[in-house]
Formats: sequence, C-alpha cells, structure tokens
Amino acid sequence: VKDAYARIYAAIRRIPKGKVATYGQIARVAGLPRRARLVGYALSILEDKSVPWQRVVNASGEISMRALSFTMPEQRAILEDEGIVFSASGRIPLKRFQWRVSDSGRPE
DNA sequence: AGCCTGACTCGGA
DNA sequence: CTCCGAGCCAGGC
Repeated sequence: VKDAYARIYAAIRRIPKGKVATYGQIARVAGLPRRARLVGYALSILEDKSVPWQRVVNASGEISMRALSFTMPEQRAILEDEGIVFSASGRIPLKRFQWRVSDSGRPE
C-alpha cells in the first residue's frame, strides 16, 4: 500500500508542465488500474509538496470538489500560469491538455 | 467483523 | 446535460 502511494506520487511527478492527468489515468500509469479513488485518497493525505497535485483533475477536466474549498483559485492560477486554458464552464479541455504518457515514456 | 464515507470513473437511462 | 448504480479500496468508529 505504501508502495502504491509511492508509485502514485511518482506517476504524478511525471506529468509535464502544461498538461493535466485524470485520477484514473494516474492509477493506470502507476500500475493500479481501477484505483482512481485510491489516487484521490493518496492526495488527501499528501504532505510532500514536490508532487504537482494541481495537475490532477477528475475525468471531466474539473478541479475536484474537496480541493475547491481551499485551493481552487490557487490551483487554477497555477495551471493557467503553466499554459492551461479553462473553458467558459470552468473546465479544462482534456482534448488539448491531457497528458499522454507517450509524451514522456511508454504508451498507456 | 460490519458499516459509512470519500480529491473517482464508467455505462446506461 | 443529469441522475443512478456498481466497482474499488483505505480509514475511522
């Protein structure tokens, strides 16, 4: 389990600047298919600030609710600073900004 | 052990 | 687009 978290964090750290990834995608990359919730849980207890958790969004390209309560404006600002554009509905067009593992290693 | 909750996702209606 | 149900799984009580 500890090992699973380590892999999740490692996967998140691989997300290149200017891209975002979904929880499910991170789970797959980390070798934990179908463990999207575990990814969310891992982030909830995260204390390591070297992990760019702000690049992890839900399947709809939105910043997940729990984060909204305390970092939404900040997270959005960081992402926009990295070049990510939010749509009028406040979502990220995954078509354009979703990280493709092939960009930095093996394909999914 | 059982039950509930939660930074999730996906298919179907 | 929204709502539901089902899968998943760690933690707290």
